[in-house]
Amino acid sequence: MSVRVRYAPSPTGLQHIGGVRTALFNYFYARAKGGQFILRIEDTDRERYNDESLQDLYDTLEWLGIDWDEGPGKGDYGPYVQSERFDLYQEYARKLLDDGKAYYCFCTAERLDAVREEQKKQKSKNQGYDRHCRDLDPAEALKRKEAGEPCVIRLKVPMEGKTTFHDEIMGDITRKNSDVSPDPVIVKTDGFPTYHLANVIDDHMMGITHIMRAQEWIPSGPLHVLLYQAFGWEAPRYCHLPLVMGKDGSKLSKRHGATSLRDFRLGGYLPEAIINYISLLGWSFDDSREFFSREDLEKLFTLEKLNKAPAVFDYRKLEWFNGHYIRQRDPESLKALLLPILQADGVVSDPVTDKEMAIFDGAFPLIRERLKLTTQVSEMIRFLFKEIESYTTADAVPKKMEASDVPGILDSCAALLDGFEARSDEENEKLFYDKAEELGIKMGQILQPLRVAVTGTNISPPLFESIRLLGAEKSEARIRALSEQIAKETL
RNA sequence: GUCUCCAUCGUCUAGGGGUUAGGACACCGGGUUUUCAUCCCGGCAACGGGGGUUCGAUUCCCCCUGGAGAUGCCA
Repeated sequence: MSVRVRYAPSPTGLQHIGGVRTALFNYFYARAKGGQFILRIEDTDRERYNDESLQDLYDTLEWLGIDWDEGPGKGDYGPYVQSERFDLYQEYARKLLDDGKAYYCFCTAERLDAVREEQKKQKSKNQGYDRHCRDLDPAEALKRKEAGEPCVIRLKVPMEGKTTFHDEIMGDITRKNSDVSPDPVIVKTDGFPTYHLANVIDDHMMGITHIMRAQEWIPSGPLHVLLYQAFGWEAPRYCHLPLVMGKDGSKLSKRHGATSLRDFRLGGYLPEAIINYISLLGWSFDDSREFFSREDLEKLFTLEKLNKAPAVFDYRKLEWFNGHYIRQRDPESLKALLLPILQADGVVSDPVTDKEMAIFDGAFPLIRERLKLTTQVSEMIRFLFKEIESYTTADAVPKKMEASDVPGILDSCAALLDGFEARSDEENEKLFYDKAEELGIKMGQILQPLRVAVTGTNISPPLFESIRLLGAEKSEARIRALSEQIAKETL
């Protein structure tokens, strides 16, 4: 039988690392096995649902290059949006009711709160619903419901015995039925199913063969198996993925830093870096390989190499991958990524002028090696397009020298700018080297103030190329300006 | 509290009854270099504890400890 897996997010927030990891693994597994990857929208929580989250889901999958074989608007098992399957859930809930495997519950939120409160106070071993309505006469309950009394439907979880399910990573997991959540709600007051019901019905109806989801779902595994049994269906295979944690060891969340894919996208990360890094969170290939393209993973992904232990998300390693993939990009595609950033930051105009484009083209090879995030481009080459707003003069003072030494160096260098562009880099280098010797200082000591003058900072792309791109005339003006400023300050 | 799961360098991980316990990030040195970065070389650094089983356990079993997750009319 062909593998059918799904990613079933609920559009109640932005797509985050954990969800995307689940999506990716399901997708890779489907591809590696020649099966189907299904996208299903679980929008049964009408209160938290919002359109932007749904749009964000589509944007994210598109950005990552993940397409689905079946999903909204595509495939034969639809609809793939749970809110459009409302009647189906009603039908199956009724079936459970008729079979005496579920019951109406009229308990109010207030009563439930009170029960919980009391259990907490008494440190009772039994937590959760007290099964108050479990033994209501079904005919009587139906009458109350039809009279309009608000109610939910709860599953009758067996009070004895135990339930086992097999997990591809963890092995068999067994739980006493008395430890399973006592009679969870399967249909809410508003008539919508809860996750448990909708999920089980859909996975069965859509012919899902493997459920790959995060380990936080392990506790509801037995519950779901009980539901399959109640319907007389065979449960799919389970595969619970290790959780993604933050630095402090708790489940990754906003307080650990960026977690939404939108943050990463806007923050200058490349999809190939994200995919590569995320795929190594709880999965490995062998003892040394670390670079994987999406295409590689579509071939190589296996359940066997999945890990059990949770993984801490390391922003620094992601950044390292990102730098690697920036350098890996072909020049034209990288430029196409960088230009809009420069425009958005007001470094170049929109549309870009020919002159700006020429400078950008010249600067490109210099910054390519230096970028870790695409968004760093503006800061890195702003000095080529905009005047320097202010100098931090201390940056211009080389080690073991005084600020008062600097204007002299700058002035004698300014003189060398004459004819700079006509000379080769080697010739210029020799010229500055000789000047340094003449002044009795090191090359570095001469170049540092110069660098600050021309680029505005002592960390910059290579100086001579920068001068060439900026133009010798402008460079000289900046050198003289800084010289004057320091001279004034050291008076 | 209860239930369940997990446990190799700081982090991601490989490995598995006998290994100098391997790789990567980070960090620290060194080289290339006009700064930074890239690149190259080198270094630091781990089997949580206690019992078994065994000729031999980091590896298998048990206990402890630690961590996490779940305990919702959220998924």
